[in-house]
Amino acid sequence: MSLTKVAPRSRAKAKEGYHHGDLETALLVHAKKLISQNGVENLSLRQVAAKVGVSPSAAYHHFPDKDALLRAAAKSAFEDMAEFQVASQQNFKGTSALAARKRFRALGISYVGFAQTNPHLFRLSFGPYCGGDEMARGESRPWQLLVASLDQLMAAGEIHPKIRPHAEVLVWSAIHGAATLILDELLPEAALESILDAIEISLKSSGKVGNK
Amino acid sequence: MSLTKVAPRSRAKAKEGYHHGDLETALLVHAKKLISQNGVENLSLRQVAAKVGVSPSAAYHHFPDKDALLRAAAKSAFEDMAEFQVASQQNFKGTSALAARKRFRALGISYVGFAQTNPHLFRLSFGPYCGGDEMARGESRPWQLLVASLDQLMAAGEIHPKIRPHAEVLVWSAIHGAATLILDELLPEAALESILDAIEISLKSSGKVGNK
DNA sequence: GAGGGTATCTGAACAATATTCAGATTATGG
DNA sequence: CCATAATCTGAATATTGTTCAGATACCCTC
Repeated sequence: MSLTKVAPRSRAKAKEGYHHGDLETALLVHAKKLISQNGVENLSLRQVAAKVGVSPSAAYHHFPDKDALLRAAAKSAFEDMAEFQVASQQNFKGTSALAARKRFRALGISYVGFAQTNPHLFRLSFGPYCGGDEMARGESRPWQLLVASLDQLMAAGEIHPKIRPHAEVLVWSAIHGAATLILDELLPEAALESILDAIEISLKSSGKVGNK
Repeated sequence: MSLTKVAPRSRAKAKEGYHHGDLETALLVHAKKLISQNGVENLSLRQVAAKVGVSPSAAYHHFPDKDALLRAAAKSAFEDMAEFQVASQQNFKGTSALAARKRFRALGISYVGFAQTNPHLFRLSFGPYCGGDEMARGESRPWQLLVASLDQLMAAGEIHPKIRPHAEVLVWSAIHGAATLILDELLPEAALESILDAIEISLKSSGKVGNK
């Protein structure tokens, strides 16, 4: 299932011959490539097989059906986003509160940036083909990145202790919602900055509001 | 395009005979019914036509292609959600700050509640078949409901004037993100309450946080 | 290093699908 | 009342997911 899996006999690069070498990852790579161009709803197994240069039925020796391939592609795309996010944070180092806040914002901006750069892959990662159990909360890279960033923000005194336990869900919800609504053209791209501001405010405040 | 469109010769109820009477809405209704059962990705035009009791090609006299039917269904489902939300607010009347806040929370809870009750329809409303221009921000019912609720909250003194302009995008993003992440089982259902609390805090505070 | 077993790939087949089109049927307007 | 337009049918086509028998290459054992 791993993308870096080594083919038997280490022939991962053999593109000629009856046996492909590493069809599983080749199918995944080309599936993602085609999806990022045309969207999941317009992807066919036969297209992927043709791109890889293999018979349509060959795929069934590596994935039980099309849905399994799509689920694997969704999981892979999810990790692509994590890489994209990691790269965006390299520019802001240090332990100061300002650096922590800049990294935090970069994390959110890169989340939405990935969605805008690869809309079809972003939509693939969530929705019907979302891994569910496998990439459950706590296990996924994006979630770990978020936890780490919030820990740094907390250490820098930018989060009120009382709401720290609820910080992850709030931030992820707001950023994810912004990303999808911007993709659907229901919100303008500029909305992201307002949302990030509001999140920072909410994180810093005490966590109690008027009587219910 | 309207759901309540009256058929020519007012024969909307005629189910017998060569002509159907109001095929367009019948297709929409049954499409939504099938989608809510099996999801968009498992819907076929022929299924819908069969349910309605009509030939597959008949649909092409009312929708240019399958995508057009799905887009119309998405738009219709979006308005279904608005109805669901309106119903949820009937229990909390009055102009007090407490009533306004209860209505506000009911609006968010019903948004997520609709997503959980009709996951397939909720996913249909957004994503690839989202109306885009037609149901652009400002025009859609859910957006209008949100604006109205925030106006009431503002009048009750529960929103700081400085962040009132950014309130809609923040709230919609956070609630929409929560709904989709809960659907994907990436967040627990209980996260919604934390998010609503955090939103209320953010709305009431002044809108400025430490130096950048 | 030779041979058998196994994993992998092909090619043909099948049912279901979206879409088109000629023709049949009904409604509508003059 | 009749002609024209709107609506529906039925058949046809190309593409799809999936299965399966058979061909091919790899790997392990002897």
